[in-house]
Amino acid sequence: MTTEQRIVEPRLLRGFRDYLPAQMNARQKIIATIRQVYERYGFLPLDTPAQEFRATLMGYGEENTKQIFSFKNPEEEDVALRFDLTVPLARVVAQYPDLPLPFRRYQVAPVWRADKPDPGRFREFLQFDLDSVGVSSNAADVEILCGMYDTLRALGIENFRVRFSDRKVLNSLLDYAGIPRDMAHGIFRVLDKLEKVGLDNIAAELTGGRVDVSGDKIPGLGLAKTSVDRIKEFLALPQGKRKHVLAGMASLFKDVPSAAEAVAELDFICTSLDALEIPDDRVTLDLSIARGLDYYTGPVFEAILTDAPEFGSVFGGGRYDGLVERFLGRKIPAVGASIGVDRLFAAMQKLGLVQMVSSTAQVLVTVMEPGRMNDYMKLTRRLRVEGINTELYLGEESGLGKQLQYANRQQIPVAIIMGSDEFANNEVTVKDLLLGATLQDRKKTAKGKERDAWLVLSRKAQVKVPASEVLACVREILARPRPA
RNA sequence: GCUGGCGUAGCUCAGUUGGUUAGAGCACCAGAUUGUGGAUCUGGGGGUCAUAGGUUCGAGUCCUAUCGCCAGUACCA
Repeated sequence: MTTEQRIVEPRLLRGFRDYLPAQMNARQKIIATIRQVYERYGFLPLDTPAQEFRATLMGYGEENTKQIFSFKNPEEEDVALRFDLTVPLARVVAQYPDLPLPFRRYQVAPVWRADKPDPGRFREFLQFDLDSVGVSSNAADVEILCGMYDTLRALGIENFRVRFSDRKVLNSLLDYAGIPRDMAHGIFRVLDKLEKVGLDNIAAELTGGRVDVSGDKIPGLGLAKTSVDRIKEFLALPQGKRKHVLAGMASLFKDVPSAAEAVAELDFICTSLDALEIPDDRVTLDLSIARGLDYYTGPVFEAILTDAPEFGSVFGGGRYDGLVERFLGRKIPAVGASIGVDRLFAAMQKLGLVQMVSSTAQVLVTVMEPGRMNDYMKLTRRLRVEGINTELYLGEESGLGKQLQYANRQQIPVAIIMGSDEFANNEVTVKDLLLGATLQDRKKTAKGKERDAWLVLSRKAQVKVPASEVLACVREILARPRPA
């Protein structure tokens, strides 16, 4: 068998991605920022296994089995990869009765879903969840909303909108419009598309159906005109300040008995958000959002980046008071939200909000005389012991130019040079590559004596110091102010 | 899943009504510069034209299937 026949094509499964170091550095920074916010709120870390018994993950009959990666383990048990972090959380709460409630935890971990990949949508993706279990007060919901707001701010995102509503609002709408509750699923699905397709198309889908731009037929739900008119009334409610929106809804639903609860819950949340001075334009009451069709029982939330709406919700959640009951037999209220880290990352990348850094090293020790490798190693170790991230050049290429080019490409800010001159005088040359880069432009026109002048100038970015002073010199350069 | 579009160098693409040896830019490598990195110049490597079959004297170009990607739609606890 020849080598060529034996080669396995390197490729990825659809919906799965590699994260190369530059992206990984950026992603880890995002994760660290989010974690910082959640710990500021006092949420506790938790981790659970990637695999669970299939039965654990399957709460609501068979309808969603096809989205779950499932298989048999060596013991022939039915197992599956978790598709979110909420169900495992419910399992944990039920399994460890000694956990003090309220149990407020955060968890960052990959989840798997076997559905069709889309932009910003993958089969394996990282979720970052925060949840409060055991709190029925809407104060917990407020805290989640604040956490969403603070997180997006902390990530440096200027233009985002957190929207919230309440499942009970839409149920009241069904009552108001005289639609049976068992049509809820279909109705909510259509309403959820409001922003995407517009009011006219929504009305068409609620009644007779329509044909979309690609020529696909979308069947209608066959609602009566009176029902659709009432839904339109609802969708035409005033927007703007939270309290204003709430008042509009309360007025519209004043004769709907089921609406009282929704109004009370949302009033609590709006009052709290106002008291906390969370801006109305960033965290808005948007009665049209549906979300979590069978899952949520009360307030629901989602966040979008307004400059990249095509990525959809990057952060969503709500209250799910019924979930733990499946494992425990009694109700434990819970509310939480989840960041789709990979989707958020993809959206931020598209908006240029992600700074790629391809190195973790602050200093590259170059090697000019391979025969004195021990000296390079010793200096490298000295720097590392002092807490400076240091890489010793290990490449096969030996030229100094090659090594500096390597440092430049890796965005390593400082290079250390030791050749025969330095060894003879017990000195070390320390080079500021970022400052040096600003002088690079002059190099192209510099020739002859001009070149000498350029070299003199460039030495401002490069100093020769006694070996004993390397550390101080490196620290001084690393402390120099840099343009962001 | 369904409908449509697209697969040419690492990347972005050009390639006439089927007709010699398939091109460009960027990137990469080397030299100009034997101890100095983003510029410039010169040169260089790199392609089973997604895969498999078919039509034809002749296929990157036409047909069929498969795979992949993109858009819409469906689904999304």
